[in-house]
Amino acid sequence: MSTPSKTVTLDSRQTLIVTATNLFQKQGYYATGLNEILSLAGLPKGSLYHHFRGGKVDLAIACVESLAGQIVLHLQRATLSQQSYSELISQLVRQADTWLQSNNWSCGSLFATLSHEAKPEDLALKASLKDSYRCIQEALAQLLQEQGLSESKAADVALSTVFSLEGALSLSAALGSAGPLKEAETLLLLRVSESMQ
Amino acid sequence: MSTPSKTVTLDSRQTLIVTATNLFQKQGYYATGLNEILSLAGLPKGSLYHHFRGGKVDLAIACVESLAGQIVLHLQRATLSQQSYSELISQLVRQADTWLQSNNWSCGSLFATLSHEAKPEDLALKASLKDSYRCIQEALAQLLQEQGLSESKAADVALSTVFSLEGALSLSAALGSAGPLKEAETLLLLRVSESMQ
DNA sequence: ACGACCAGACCGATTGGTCTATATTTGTAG
DNA sequence: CTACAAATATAGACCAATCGGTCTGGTCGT
Repeated sequence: MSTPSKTVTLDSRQTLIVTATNLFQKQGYYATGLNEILSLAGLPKGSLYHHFRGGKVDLAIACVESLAGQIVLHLQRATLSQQSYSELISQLVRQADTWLQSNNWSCGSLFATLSHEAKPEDLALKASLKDSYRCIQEALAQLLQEQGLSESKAADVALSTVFSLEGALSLSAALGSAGPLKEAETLLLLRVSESMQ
Repeated sequence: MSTPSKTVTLDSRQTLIVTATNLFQKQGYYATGLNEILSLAGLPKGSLYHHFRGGKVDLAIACVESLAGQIVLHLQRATLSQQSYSELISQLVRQADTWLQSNNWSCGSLFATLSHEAKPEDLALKASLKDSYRCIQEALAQLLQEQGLSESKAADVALSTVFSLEGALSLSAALGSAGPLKEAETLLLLRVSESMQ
């Protein structure tokens, strides 16, 4: 339909991004070797360096941008469909919960992982992470403004949302319990209700 | 005084822990090679494997336990000196802020970094991280109970505190701004005031 | 002389990355 | 439609560098 019937297999560039993202989330950046990614993706090394001139770092940046794009799109759709902030948070927490559970609590946020592992000289990677966080925060702020919050309050709550969920996700994985995620939900609902009063 | 005057230099085991902790916080676990740690510590490889039979992972575990011990001690002293929760949070945020700033926003929480990089089969490391988080949460809960919160509410607020600060620290580093940390402060003050009403 | 500790040469394995060769697709002129 | 060149993409052998880790001596204090 949408694809003009090229081959049965997915675009190999996309395959690399997906498998790399999964591995990075489960083991981190440096713990994941190129060979591991390639064998899992069923592709040779030549393909990787064809699609990603800069090698591993380029691939990581593509992963970040891809994921950020998906999240922003999700938030924009939620805004358009007038989904309430509380619903959104509950939904995200639920999704994160089942995701962690079905992966034996052995995975984490791609952004957080790469942020922690990026060396000071990895400027491009750091820039793309910063940008991703900024875009996500902005999309969230938009949704909050749509619900009556002032621009500055929306920005604050959006920021709180991002770091709370990141932190809760990380801690839930480390503790092997959904506790932190659930706590983050109540924390954020309290925060937004106070901002809307 | 406390040390029975052996040599002028610090205990080499402690030196290894300190330098490794610093490097792990700045670059992560896998990005930090043993040679980097050793050359910075001014010690040969023999010393490392004398003090840490299990090699790199053992060293990382020692770093985690050492840092966790310091934090718990700090919290216990705060409890004994009847420091208020709000004061404590403000102080921690201020400390984290200056620490990040003086390191060009290029460092993160040791616990978060190792949590993200630990492979599923690194059981001992994961266990020590889990334990550290648990101990810190308990120490915080104790402080909160001392200020009138019920046991269950204290546990909840303590948990919120841990993941919020972790998340805010991570995001502040990534964005190169103290914004997330400041937001975490107001978020947590709101949370605790609601719990004490 | 005996453990505790320092010192570093050495090792196999693995890393990210390069390079050349081969398919496969695409664009275009006859 | 065919022919053929250019671009795109697959394929994997190969490489220097680095990894964590082992091993053997030596040097202390007691």
